[in-house]
Amino acid sequence: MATARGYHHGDLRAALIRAAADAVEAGGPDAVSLRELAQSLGVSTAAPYRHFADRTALLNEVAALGFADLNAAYARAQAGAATPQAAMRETARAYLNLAFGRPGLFRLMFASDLVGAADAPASLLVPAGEAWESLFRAVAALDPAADLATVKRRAITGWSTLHGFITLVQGGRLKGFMTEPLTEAELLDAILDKTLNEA
Amino acid sequence: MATARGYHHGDLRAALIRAAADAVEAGGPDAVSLRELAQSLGVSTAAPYRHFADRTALLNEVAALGFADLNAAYARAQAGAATPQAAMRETARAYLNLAFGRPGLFRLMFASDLVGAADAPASLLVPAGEAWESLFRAVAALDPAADLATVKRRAITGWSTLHGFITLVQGGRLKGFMTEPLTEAELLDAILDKTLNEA
DNA sequence: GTTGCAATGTAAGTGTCGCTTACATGGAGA
DNA sequence: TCTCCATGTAAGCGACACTTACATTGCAAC
Repeated sequence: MATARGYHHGDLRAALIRAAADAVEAGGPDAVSLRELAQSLGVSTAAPYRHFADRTALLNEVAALGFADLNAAYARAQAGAATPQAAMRETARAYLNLAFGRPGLFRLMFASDLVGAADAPASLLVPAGEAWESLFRAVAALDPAADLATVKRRAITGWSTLHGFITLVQGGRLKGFMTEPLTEAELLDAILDKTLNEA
Repeated sequence: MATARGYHHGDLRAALIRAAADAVEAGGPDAVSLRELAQSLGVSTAAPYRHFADRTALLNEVAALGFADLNAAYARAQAGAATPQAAMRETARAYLNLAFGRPGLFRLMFASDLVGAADAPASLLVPAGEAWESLFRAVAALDPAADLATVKRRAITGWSTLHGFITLVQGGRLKGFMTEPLTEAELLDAILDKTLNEA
């Protein structure tokens, strides 16, 4: 991989994914331009289409890598926890870390239509589904006696609270409301407590 | 207004806002093309720029009308309720009605960057701020003894849960998870109960 | 009424975008 | 060594947001 760049690039596919991930992080999903990526990598504007059917296919790949990262973080969180409660808390923190640590990637994964698209490829749906199942298992472990519907309700409600908070904060909706007597960290703790204490 | 369309349109500005609102509802914020709107209204592609500085300015106007509608619905909900609990419940339902009844508009108002933008105009920020304050008042009325930070925390947490649930459902993230032993209606009730019962 | 002007329209053009088509190159296997 | 095919390029299409220079017209002052 990566020759001194003659006619052939060497590993254009991987380079495109890397560059696209950088662009997503810098300016969100809409900031990814195939022409721009191609130019920055020193290839023609048509070259990316040898590796990806269209812009969406490239973004799908970036999002899939994001879900792979998230799943790995979930696994670490749950493996290193002493109790189901600690595992749940660390799982939620992993989600928050991704959201606030790599907001561009998070938006691509959760705020775009990629996963919800009717023609979403398995390479994206599978890791996205694994993330949900991992979260579900963490909730189920909190209360082994709970039936399926209860666990689902708890998982969906908790996920909704976390996700909604992230979305509102990143959309700038809470500016000026979290400052005075209430910090973001306090809110996060309150939300985590609430998510945990409902079991 | 609205002559038989000679050289001048009559009320192009209002027609553009209406057409843009329809387009937003049909395909989301990204589906609005100024060229397309202009063509459908029978004017040149440059005409819209006599009334809106750019595409974002037009979308801001549509979103502002959406917030005006939401505020009116909030006011109705709170005026017609016998107790603070009922008022809160109806307020939340008004939010849900907008989200699921007019999802395209909802996405424009809450999932786009318009309100969060650094250069968002007052014509948008004012009604958006009113919506938040209306929600805040409804939460505060549930428990007059609660201090400011507590009310804020409850309002933000409850809003987050509602908003996150809507976002996840509309993003297709819960497909196949809400079907079997758990319907969407049950979940909504559970979420409303949870939002109410924390006071 | 006539006239002047500002509001509101148009035609044409710029630069960017995603994507396609036809052709060029060269590395890997027979 | 030769050939094939993956991978690259050049050129172009249509759509997009937006700009500029010019055309039309309703309205208000006279």
